[in-house]
Amino acid sequence: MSQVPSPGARRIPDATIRRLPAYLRALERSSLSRMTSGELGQLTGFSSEQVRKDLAYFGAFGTRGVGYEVPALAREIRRILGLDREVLAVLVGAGHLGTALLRYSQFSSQDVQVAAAFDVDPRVVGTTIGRVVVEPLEHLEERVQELGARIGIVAVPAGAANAVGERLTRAGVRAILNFAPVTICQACPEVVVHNIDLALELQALAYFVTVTPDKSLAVERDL
Amino acid sequence: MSQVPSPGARRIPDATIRRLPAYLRALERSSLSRMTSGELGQLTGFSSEQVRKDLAYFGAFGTRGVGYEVPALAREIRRILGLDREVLAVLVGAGHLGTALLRYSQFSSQDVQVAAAFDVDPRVVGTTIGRVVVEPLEHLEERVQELGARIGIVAVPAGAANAVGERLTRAGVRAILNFAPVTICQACPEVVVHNIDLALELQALAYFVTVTPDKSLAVERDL
DNA sequence: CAGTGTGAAGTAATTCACAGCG
DNA sequence: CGCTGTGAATTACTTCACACTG
Repeated sequence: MSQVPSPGARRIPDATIRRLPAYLRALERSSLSRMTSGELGQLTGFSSEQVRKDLAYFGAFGTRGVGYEVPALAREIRRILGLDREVLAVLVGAGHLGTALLRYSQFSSQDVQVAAAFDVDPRVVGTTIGRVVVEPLEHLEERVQELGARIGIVAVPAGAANAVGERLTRAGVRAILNFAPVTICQACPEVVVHNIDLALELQALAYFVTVTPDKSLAVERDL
Repeated sequence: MSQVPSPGARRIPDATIRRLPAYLRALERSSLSRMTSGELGQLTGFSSEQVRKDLAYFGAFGTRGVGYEVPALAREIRRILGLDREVLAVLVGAGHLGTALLRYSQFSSQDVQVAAAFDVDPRVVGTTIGRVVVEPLEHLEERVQELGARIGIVAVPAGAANAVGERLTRAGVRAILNFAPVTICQACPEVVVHNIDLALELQALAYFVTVTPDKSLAVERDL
């Protein structure tokens, strides 16, 4: 549903792309020099076949009978995800959630750097949160272009989210992580939007606590 | 993958459950008294057939040729999700992220109430964040049982997350929303774990900004 | 006759099963 | 021999197409 079925290159399942960062993290944390698909699956919660199939979409990185070289595979995954180049993001909305994201060191890693933050509130503009100084919202377009930022993070109230999404898109952002509880950029086919909707997530969990009164085999699921 | 294939009741796709809260929100926000599946789909970003099929798993709530009664359908969905009863959650970890979640009013709605919060840091224990007073971590089991809380929210550092997850599970929680960047409760089949991993989400977006240099039709996707 | 409800068809993702290779 | 890589089988999910009904 996501990529053009361009001839030549096989289309990569979306689900595969979402698992790659988990594999990468497990590899980076490991002190082993080699790992089998079974071990990598164990660490990430996926089956060994799943791991092998995901990786096989991009090439043959393993050694039969042995497994995968940890540093080499990590490098490959970083390349596949585009993390071998610098990837810059900007965050809009330095409220409670935006502030928490900026302070969460894991979030702005060396892989994807949150390089600027914006807010409308003059009381937070100018303050330093994490590694960035909050700038006024008017600077958004100028700074996105200046930085060459390709990812936008929307952490503004619902009413402002769509306008912010469209401004980010027009400024050149190609992907948006949206925390606002509304659909944004419905009319922007050139940008990929992933939504993280915390309230919806909680409500979905309510279903599982009511519907699972017996010992039915419950399951771990991501995102 | 989620429910026991119990005879009689058709198994509900997991994807359906995750869309129901979005439908519910759209219905609750609307001032219309009736809505068609097309309108509801427009508001939530899904197709009309998808909406109809999702709802049809649980019964025939619409009127042919007309659509759905908004308040009645909202009530049905709330019942399906188990939101017609009080659903209580507890949050563990009142750091930056936990604090942001507690202050985010949408997160603790009348539907799912975050009724208690815990932390190890004596400096935050006793402070009021949002509507709750932060309690010492030792109170966790006692308070979960006392409240009858069935959902746990894990917002502690990676190193502490698995232990917290297991304590929540042993205390009686049936579902966990995990924000820690680690796999938790692998050995707890009786609890449903949903993971929200902010860093992985950003890394996955990196793929879409590199792989979409042409005007391939990009797509909005949830969670 | 407009829009629901639903089998059937189609598509996507996962799991199986095993050949192939180091 | 063990583990990878991969077609084939299976399962899950979505879209189509249309009968049905208020």
